[in-house]
Amino acid sequence: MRKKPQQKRSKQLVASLIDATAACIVEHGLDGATTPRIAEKAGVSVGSLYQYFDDKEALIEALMEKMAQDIGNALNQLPWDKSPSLRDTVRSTIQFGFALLNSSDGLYLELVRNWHRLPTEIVMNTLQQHFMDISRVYFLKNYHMHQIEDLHVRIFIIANSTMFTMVRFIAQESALLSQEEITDGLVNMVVGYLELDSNTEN
Amino acid sequence: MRKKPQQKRSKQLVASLIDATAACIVEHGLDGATTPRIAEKAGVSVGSLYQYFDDKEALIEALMEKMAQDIGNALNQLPWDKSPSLRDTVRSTIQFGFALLNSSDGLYLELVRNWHRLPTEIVMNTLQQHFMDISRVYFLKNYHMHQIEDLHVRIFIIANSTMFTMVRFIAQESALLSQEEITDGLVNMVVGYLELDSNTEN
Amino acid sequence: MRKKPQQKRSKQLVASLIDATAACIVEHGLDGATTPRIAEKAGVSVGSLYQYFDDKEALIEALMEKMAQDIGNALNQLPWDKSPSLRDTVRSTIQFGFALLNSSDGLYLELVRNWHRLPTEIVMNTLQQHFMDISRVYFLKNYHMHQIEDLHVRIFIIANSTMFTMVRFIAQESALLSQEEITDGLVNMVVGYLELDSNTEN
Amino acid sequence: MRKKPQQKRSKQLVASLIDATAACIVEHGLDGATTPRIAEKAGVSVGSLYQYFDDKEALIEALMEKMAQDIGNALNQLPWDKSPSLRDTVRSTIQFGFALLNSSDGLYLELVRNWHRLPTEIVMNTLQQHFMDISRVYFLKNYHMHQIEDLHVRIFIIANSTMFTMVRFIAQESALLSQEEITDGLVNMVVGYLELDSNTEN
DNA sequence: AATGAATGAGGTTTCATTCAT
DNA sequence: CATGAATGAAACCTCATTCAT
Repeated sequence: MRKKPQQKRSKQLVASLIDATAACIVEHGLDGATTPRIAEKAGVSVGSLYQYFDDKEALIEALMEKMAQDIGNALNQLPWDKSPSLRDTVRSTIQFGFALLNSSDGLYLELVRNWHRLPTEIVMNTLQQHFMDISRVYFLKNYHMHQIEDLHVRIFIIANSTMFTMVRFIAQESALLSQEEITDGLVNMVVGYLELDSNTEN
Repeated sequence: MRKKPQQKRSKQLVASLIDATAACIVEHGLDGATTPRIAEKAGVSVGSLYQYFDDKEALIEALMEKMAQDIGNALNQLPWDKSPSLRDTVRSTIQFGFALLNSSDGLYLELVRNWHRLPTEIVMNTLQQHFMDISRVYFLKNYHMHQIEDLHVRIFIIANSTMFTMVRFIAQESALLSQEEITDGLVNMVVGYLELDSNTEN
Repeated sequence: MRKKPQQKRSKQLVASLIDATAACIVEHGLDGATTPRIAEKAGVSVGSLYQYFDDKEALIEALMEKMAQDIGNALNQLPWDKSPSLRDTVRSTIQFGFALLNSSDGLYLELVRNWHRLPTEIVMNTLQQHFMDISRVYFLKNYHMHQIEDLHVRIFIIANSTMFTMVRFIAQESALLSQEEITDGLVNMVVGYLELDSNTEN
Repeated sequence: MRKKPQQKRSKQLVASLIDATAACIVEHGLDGATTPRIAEKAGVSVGSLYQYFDDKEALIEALMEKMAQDIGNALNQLPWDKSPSLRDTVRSTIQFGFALLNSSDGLYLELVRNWHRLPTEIVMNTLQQHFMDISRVYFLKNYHMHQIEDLHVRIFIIANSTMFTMVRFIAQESALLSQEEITDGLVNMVVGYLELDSNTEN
């Protein structure tokens, strides 16, 4: 960020620029989110945009950071404490994922679709860290297992598998598959995989 | 496609344009594959390109079609007939996937990364159809199950999960995960999921 | 140059773009020679400019090369062969320099003024090489000296001294000095310096 | 200048803005010395800059004036009074010039490089006046010549010749010429020229 | 007086597409 | 049919200057 916002107004502008970026992505897609459009949507001139962000890239990064925070917050709101079954936990998480992808007029959907062109490490780290944490707690509490050896591998696989499968499902629009079916399928797959004893199979 | 090439020369031209497209994507990335560059690489003028393809889009579509065919062919070369275990079959398929993604100097990797910006239905359908077929045969032969009710759901989930997990793995480059670990993990997950009795769990 | 001009028309365009650059520099100064203006003056679109030149920089470089050639040609037209005195040779060269700087509506003047922001090596090399050659010939013929030890130093000093003094004279516009006075002074200085025996003084 | 600073604080501000300008030129080059950067470096707001200077131009002018003063002062510090030989005087002056150009982290070098884009009359006048003065004194004292007719021409030529030759030497960086060689050459040329009897040659 | 957020014209560059030859 | 020169809208970004606070 080129200039640290020192006045209230500045902070608002920074926020509104990030929001405008999100809005443009929703409205015109990632490639259609051009600096002139973003500035216009935020109600300022292009120059102002560049007072607060070095780059278009920096703007996008800020959006990703905001996303990571929002997602982190939302995840923490979920009722993990009630210690439900693994199955239920996984199901709620997936449902949460679907809700997220369908929220904000498809903003998250478009962002995940363009995953590799975006600085997504921040978000991915947030997600993986979160899943690592609840997984560890879960296994400790319920199975008295202190550690699943390859937990990081499983989390990586599960996070990516579910995320992109959901995105692909939403994107394809055909009526051949229902969201319920996908959810059930993912739950089954994930639970099955997580409950595998890591020593049984090679 | 503006005109169906009916003469030998035309077909060669079309093919070489598609190849040039692939080469440009490999060399400069999807965004760097511009029409002038493609034409140059194919050794023809831009004008000629537009004689055979309405659009850049049409050109890309043709490339995707060719890819679908190539992948289909490659898949059919794999030795499904020897009826190995499910686990072995899945493992070979995933290894095949990794090989594919790493082949052609990263062409497939770049394409999968940009999945949603490309007309990928053709490829995805090919893949899903293929997996459907071998799965059906497999289950029939080995488990005497005539049909797994939700096979299409499972295939959809598995295909997307494995594909994008592999891509994400290749893309991230960190040494925290090895390709073997990912392969093993995916195999475990997929086999576990496929062997689930569809009536057991909801 | 991005594309080698293969047709007659292209070569003309390249030439006219270089000319337009010169014209813009004359009209608006080096900083005012913008790509839109150049394209417009050449009667083409900006796009065309970039078909033939990678960069604005490349365009400027082409102009400098043309200058170097023109100057080289002009220098070769001068009647060196008549073996006049050193003084006369120097005087004609300086007069030639003044003529050059005042020609083309001040193009050369503006270019020399912006010397350090331009890729002037080409031009400078041309000039220095030329002066080296005629100096060597001159001293050989007239003084039977095979080599003045520090000739390259002398040429460097003389070339820069005369060139920038002339430019500064033209630029300052005051009536306190006449071009004749400057010419005489430069001639005296240069001849005196060239005729110095390199071993006399340290 | 919009307003003459009559209070201490104002004078300090003006001075610090000028210093900041110099610092920015050193750090980012003449083109990189933007008004926001200058204001920031001076620790004030852009608005304040424009309270004390009408223009960026005015700011630069002020810098040039300060430079002229500084150079004048420095020149006056030099030990002209010890009446050494002309050769030694010239040599020290040129060495002084090199020292100046290499001082202040290259500030003077950058300014001389951009000579014609800057309001340099003030500086040039200072220099010429200075050289005129010491030359007159010198010739009077040593040669009992009351006046060299064309002294102003000689000074003009010498000042410009040496200054730009030195700058060009520093700028070119090639190892073909050493600073000593250039210094010796310039000394020889200048001394030779100054000692010329103005009536001998035409 | 001082601030610094805001401006916006204008700069360089790209690229899918057309059309005269 | 083939060519490739030409287009031009539109992208990103900069910076001297103003003006409401």
